[in-house]
Amino acid sequence: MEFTLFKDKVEETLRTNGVLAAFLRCKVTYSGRAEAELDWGDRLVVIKGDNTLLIHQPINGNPINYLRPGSKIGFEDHTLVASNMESKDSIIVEIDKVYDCISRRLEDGVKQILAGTEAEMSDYIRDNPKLISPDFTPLSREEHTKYGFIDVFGHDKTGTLIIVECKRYAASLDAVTQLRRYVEKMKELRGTQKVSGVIAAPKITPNAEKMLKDWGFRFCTVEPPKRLEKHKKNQKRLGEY
Amino acid sequence: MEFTLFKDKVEETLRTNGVLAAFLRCKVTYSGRAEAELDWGDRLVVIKGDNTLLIHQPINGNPINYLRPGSKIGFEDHTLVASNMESKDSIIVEIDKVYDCISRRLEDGVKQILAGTEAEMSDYIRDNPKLISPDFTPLSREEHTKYGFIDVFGHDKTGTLIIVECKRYAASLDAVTQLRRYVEKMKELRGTQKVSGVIAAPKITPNAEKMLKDWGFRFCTVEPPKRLEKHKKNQKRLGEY
DNA sequence: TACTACATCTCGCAT
DNA sequence: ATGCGAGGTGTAGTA
Repeated sequence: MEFTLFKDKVEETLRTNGVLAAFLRCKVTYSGRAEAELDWGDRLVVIKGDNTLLIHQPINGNPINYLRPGSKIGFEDHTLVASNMESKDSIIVEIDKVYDCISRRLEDGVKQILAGTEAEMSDYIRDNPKLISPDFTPLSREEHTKYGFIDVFGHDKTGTLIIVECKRYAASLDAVTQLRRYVEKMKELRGTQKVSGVIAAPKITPNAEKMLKDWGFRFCTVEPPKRLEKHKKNQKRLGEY
Repeated sequence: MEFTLFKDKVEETLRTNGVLAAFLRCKVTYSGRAEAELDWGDRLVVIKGDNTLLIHQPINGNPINYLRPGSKIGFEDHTLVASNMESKDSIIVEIDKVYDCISRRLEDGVKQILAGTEAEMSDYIRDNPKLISPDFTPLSREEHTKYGFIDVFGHDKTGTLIIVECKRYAASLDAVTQLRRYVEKMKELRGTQKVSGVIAAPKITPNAEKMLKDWGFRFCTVEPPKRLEKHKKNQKRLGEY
């Protein structure tokens, strides 16, 4: 494809807040939060309606280079120059060949509905407190305190405060240190030693479990709700096992 | 564009490990680690050479839906069905219209050269130990120990061990808890209390600073270096493997 | 393969 | 604006 035609398409896309996808042979230089250089090769370059810039290599899920929404995008001869004020970074795309290019205004204001998050997991625990212990009484969940964001908070029948940290996957060292921070802050705040910590997750890594025990915390096996509900059906549709 | 032509293009792309980008009006259902549904709208759908699937709305940098590399991708009537064994999730794209589509084999085996990472920051500190204290002697950096991954490790002239945790941006509570874990493990391992912790970062959040002081650690203002030129030279010196 | 920590993380929420 | 934590986080490196 002619470079001038490509340039026109890009400029029209920018004017109309459309979306453009192009296959280019190019060289990319990034500068900002870090510095990066990507030598000549074939890539998929995408400009989106909010002036997001994405540069994808032919493999891997993530863009090899990108600028956030709200970037300034323009040309300097055969070079695409883009920069973002807010994130203080910029990308230069030197263009050797334009293989192909499509551009269009896309109409889509739909938001995705998502289920099976950690928030739902803490809901689930609040509604099923026996998962933690027979006498666990939840008081709050998803609470932003000065001392941290506590997933589920409550007490048992002896009045011991209980802080529950949920993880959707294997709880790691990080999860345990996080819990510890909350427990210590709570002890400090309430002036009591009667605060106990619980990790609720489908599993826990060995190191994390050791650390958990060292600090007198407890692990509680809880499966996050709504996982893999439809996945198996879809696999069948593909005729695949 | 005719749906059958689109289908042919997708199948050819999959056969040849090419890259395909298409503008579709579609509805997307995700199932796996969570469950998600995205109602009808116009999107950019990308299939990459390693069978990565990306679905982009016209705005925002990240794909609204995706499957990791190595997915199985196929059709069932007017529906694109994709599933990934490894990550145990799947996507269904019901297709109403195909607006436009490009597909091509892209040649690109180039790796990006990146500078200004946390690893380089720890190099920088090792090479400029006075940034930490006048008598800091580094012994190792980026060391994987049983007790954690320590950015820079050394001692001062009194023999006190020093653990340095680097952050490229403002150090947060997480950074401090991480440091604390390393310091405590080191004390336990060496059977000494003479272990001191240092956060090296351009800045630190107020809460993190308070916690740092509570624990007798120290903050050290260090700007992350941007050393692309040096990195390039080093790569050359290494002779490119 | 599992575990750990970084990331040009991104994103949303609360202060 | 900043702080804080989740994320369908992804990715690299190591045991």
